[in-house]
Amino acid sequence: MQDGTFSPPGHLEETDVAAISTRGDVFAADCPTRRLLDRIGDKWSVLILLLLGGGDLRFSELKRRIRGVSQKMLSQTLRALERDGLVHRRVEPTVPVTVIYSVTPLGGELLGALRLMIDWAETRMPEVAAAQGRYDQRINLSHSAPHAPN
Amino acid sequence: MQDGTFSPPGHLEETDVAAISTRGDVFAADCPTRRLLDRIGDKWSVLILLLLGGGDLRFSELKRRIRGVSQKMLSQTLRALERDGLVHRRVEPTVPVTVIYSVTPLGGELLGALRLMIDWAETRMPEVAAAQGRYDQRINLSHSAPHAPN
DNA sequence: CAGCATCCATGACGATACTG
DNA sequence: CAGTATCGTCATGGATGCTG
Repeated sequence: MQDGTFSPPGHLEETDVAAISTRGDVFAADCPTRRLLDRIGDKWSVLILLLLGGGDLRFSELKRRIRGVSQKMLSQTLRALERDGLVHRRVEPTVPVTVIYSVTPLGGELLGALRLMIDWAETRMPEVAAAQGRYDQRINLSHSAPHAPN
Repeated sequence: MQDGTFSPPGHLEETDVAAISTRGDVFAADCPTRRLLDRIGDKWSVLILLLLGGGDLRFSELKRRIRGVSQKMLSQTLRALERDGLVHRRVEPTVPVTVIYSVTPLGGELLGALRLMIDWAETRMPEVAAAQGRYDQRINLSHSAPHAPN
């Protein structure tokens, strides 16, 4: 999702990485995992999917609800999601036009998987924050007392 | 995860977005979801977690298996994962040193959630690719025949 | 209302060189 | 072996202005 245009394939170096998980080849040849992350790993995709998961919304509604998103990024991200078949765009021929965005069945599937990750984030981020605190503490200590702890 | 240093809090605009999913507030105040995505949405974190999920590995092993990663990014990403408490770093005092990376219990939890998403990617990415093809087709058609379809 | 086009700042990432 | 430091590049994404 670069600025404006779409990248056809994108570069991807060979990651050998065979037989990682309990199943067969996890990303093997062209690594679908990386492809997916390139898509939904951006700043707004998951937020939009999540929001649309709660019901269809219009462009301006989305813009209002996801405060902080520029309409450039909203538009751009929606287009990418539409292109990927995760979000459907329906144009109501009113005047001025009304555009309704909804999650496709395919997008709904992904959303289901994402929600597990999101739930984990909700419950476990405090522990992550705590771990960060401990880490930074250790770093600071080892920096302020490099040789003699006096 | 910027270049070298760590960002303390990072800017985040208020996303109102209350009561999206079936549960309570999904990202509300400081949006743990975005925090998580900022962490694992990068180019290598998930790959590393996945790889370590298959067993503990040394730095050079990781570097070998994830072909395409620079040792700067590998080191940087591992440090971020360690700081977040998702990966553990154990130093074997041999000579020269041996460093073993492993997934922590917390990281293992996340990995479980991630695998669902990864499995979805593995099985559904072909459909995403197909959707992309259809979309691009539509675009090209509407560009080459703007007014009169002859 | 629902966008697209353009400009520009930041920062993610890769390449390279050096270290305990 | 397992890193750190520095530099350059290019993409991500915000701000602004215009359109059907």
